[in-house]
Amino acid sequence: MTRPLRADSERTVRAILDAANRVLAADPGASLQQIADEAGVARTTVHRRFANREALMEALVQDMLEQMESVIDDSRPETAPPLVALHEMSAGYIRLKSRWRVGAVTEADVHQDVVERIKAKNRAMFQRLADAGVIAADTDLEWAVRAYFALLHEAVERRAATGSEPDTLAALVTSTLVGGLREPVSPA
Amino acid sequence: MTRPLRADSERTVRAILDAANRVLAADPGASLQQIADEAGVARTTVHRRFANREALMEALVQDMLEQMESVIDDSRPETAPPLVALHEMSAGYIRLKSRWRVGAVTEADVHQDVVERIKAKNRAMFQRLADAGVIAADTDLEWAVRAYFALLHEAVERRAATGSEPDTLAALVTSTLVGGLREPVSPA
DNA sequence: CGAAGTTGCAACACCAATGTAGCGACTTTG
DNA sequence: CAAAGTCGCTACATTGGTGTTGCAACTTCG
Repeated sequence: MTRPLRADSERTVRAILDAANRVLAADPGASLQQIADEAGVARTTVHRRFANREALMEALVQDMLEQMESVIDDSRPETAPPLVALHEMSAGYIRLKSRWRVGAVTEADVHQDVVERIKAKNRAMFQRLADAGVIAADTDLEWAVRAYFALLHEAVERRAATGSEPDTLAALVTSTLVGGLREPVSPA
Repeated sequence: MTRPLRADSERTVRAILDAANRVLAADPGASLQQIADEAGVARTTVHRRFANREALMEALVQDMLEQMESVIDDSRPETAPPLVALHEMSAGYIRLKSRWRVGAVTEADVHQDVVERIKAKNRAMFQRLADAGVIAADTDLEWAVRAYFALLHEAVERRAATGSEPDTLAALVTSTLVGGLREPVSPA
């Protein structure tokens, strides 16, 4: 719609979004000043790029959602064996360090389009898992997706705390989700 | 330590804490005004009872932790069969509608004592589950507890959305946690 | 009943965060 | 190289939340 940003602007915007992601994850009420500091940028520059705090938030959510979507696509959920795709997807999410919960973004937002796409893709992934017999055929897909993200979220926290490898944590999540705690953790 | 509160004061304090719990669950950055409104009380009264916002927070956390602890104790984790206790505990937590995740309160706080007790009790519960062979013997207890609360949290959200019975949701959580999605949901 | 304590209300001071504006210096782009 | 655009910085206006005080009306409790 608008013409592309100049190179330096684009760097700045990226720096701000990344900083905001980090800072707001730690404290959702953090000030724009804190975000600007983390981004190595003057506070006024943040205001130049994003009219409101709200505008920044929207852009941030949009950005995170897009990153999530590309994680999904990169895991080749349509072609790879379901369990492999699930593992790839988990590792990707964990690397993202995102503390956002897609499942929680239920509210009708400006982001409906992306959210709907992501939800559909997630649902499809679990549908494939069900079809392949990896999970029970009568699994409640809505619950499956929510449980999946809940576990992923814990895995991200654990990564921050222990510094485990994304792949290890992905295996843990997958194992817990599919087989429960009854079975010992086994690699994909 | 101090002499007991007068009857009306006690009512007020309870009203404020309950209101704060509701309001802050929806928006952690809510103002004291919003909390006062929800409690049906003047804002100045909130300040009279709690010197700071911080003091209110502390009292709130303390209160929530105590409620959690009594949920645990009510589930008779030492005497009841482990799976039954787990189910009881889950239903109790869901009823509490607590959006606080104990696992997340890692920071060294004024509440260490209660937090430590709760953590120990949770750990003990899962240890019993392991000893009874309900979950794998080599289960990482820390992970088990975190996964458990993550699923509980989702169950609470689901309750808000669908209005399911606490017992149904508890069964779902227990089943998912122990048996994973591979097996169909089965009653305790 | 009466003293002690509590509440609502109005008024006020204060501060941190937000948002705006202008200017000189620097960077990108054609 | 030059025009257009961007950034850092300083200064300022505004606002919403926080915390305080005083007083009249009401509640509790001995």
